[in-house]
Amino acid sequence: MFGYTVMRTVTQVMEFDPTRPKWTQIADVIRQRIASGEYPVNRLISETQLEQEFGVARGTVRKVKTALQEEGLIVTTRGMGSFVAKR
Amino acid sequence: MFGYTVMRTVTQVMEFDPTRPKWTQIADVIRQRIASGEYPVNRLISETQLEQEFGVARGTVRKVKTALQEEGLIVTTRGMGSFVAKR
DNA sequence: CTTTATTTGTCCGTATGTATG
DNA sequence: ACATACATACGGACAAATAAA
Repeated sequence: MFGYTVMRTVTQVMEFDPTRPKWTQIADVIRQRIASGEYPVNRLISETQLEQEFGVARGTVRKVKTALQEEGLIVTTRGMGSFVAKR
Repeated sequence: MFGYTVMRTVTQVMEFDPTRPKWTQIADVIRQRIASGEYPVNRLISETQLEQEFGVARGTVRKVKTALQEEGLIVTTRGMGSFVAKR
């Protein structure tokens, strides 16, 4: 008896490989999420969200986004955000 | 004679401690105002108002608000504003 | 119903300073 | 010297939600 429930808050933090730039590793993760369907078409990918999730600065996030834009994986509209592109 | 009245407009500007980020100092002020009751529950705290009062850019104000939101001190709704939360 | 104003959300570009590899 | 990365800060633009006229 005296059963109880422990609410454990696990903050999932990305493990970075110190031998490669963070922005390339984050880009890899996003690519994988798009490929797997975890991020469906038109899903919003916002800068602040990425900053918080990966615990990096804006400049780093923007590097990720620039790369994904050039690959055509995301489409960005000012005032709206960045979204997973249709393939 | 020839008495007259001078209307002197004194613009009260916050004095910032250059050794600490502006946004933390502004957040301190807001927290204090909420605690003291100067900002009662449901009082609107708008971004433009804070910009003008403290003479800072919007991004700085938004950082303050993000912090206060995470602390549960204010509740924000797009199109309406940020309000002092019920405790 | 339409228009306007207010307010927040998001993105863009830039800049300074610090620190590390 | 250079690239990466963080933190702070400014100012601007456009989009979307809400409320008021």
